[in-house]
Amino acid sequence: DSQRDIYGNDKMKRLKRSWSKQETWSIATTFPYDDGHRWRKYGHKIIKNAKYPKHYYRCVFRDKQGCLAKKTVQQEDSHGDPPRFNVEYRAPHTCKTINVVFPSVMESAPMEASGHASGSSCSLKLQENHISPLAHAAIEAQDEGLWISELLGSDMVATEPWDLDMFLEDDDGWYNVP
DNA sequence: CCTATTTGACCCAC
DNA sequence: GTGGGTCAAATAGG
Repeated sequence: DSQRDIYGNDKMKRLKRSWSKQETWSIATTFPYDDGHRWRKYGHKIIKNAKYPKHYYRCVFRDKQGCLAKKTVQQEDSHGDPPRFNVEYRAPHTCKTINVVFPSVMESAPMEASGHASGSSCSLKLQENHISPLAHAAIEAQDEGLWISELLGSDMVATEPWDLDMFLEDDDGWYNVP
């Protein structure tokens, strides 16, 4: 009974709710780039009719700040020499780490993955993706005539002020702006 | 030791 | 029942 608390809860239904189109967006990369957020993997799944499994990530600060941002990464079936990854984001970050750590995109680019093909088209594509997920969401939202608070539509955004001391207590200072 | 990932079980919608 | 998304115990790594 007490253990069923986890699954019987309606909290689960909130997580399982279908996301509207405006809350999700997807991009394609030639390799899993660093978008400047801290992600924690929580699962992977073999997708039907797909050659490669789908990996599920969530924001590290879900417990501490209630940041509901998630992303999934899946390598596309049609891979030549440069393998393509489809990255799908859900819900912009509400944690305080937005735009703090800037993405060093090419830093961890494995040469072995793409062999010779880590050339101009690769970096060009990645520069497109240099934009942060939140900014990307905001742009799409403005296109629709909405704003982030309307996207989430709840009190999530209204209760933004997080306690900075609490935040620094757990993470010894990767929160630093140059 | 503590934190992050792996991994099978589990849940829900169809 | 199947397929896709999530949880949490075990495991790996600093």
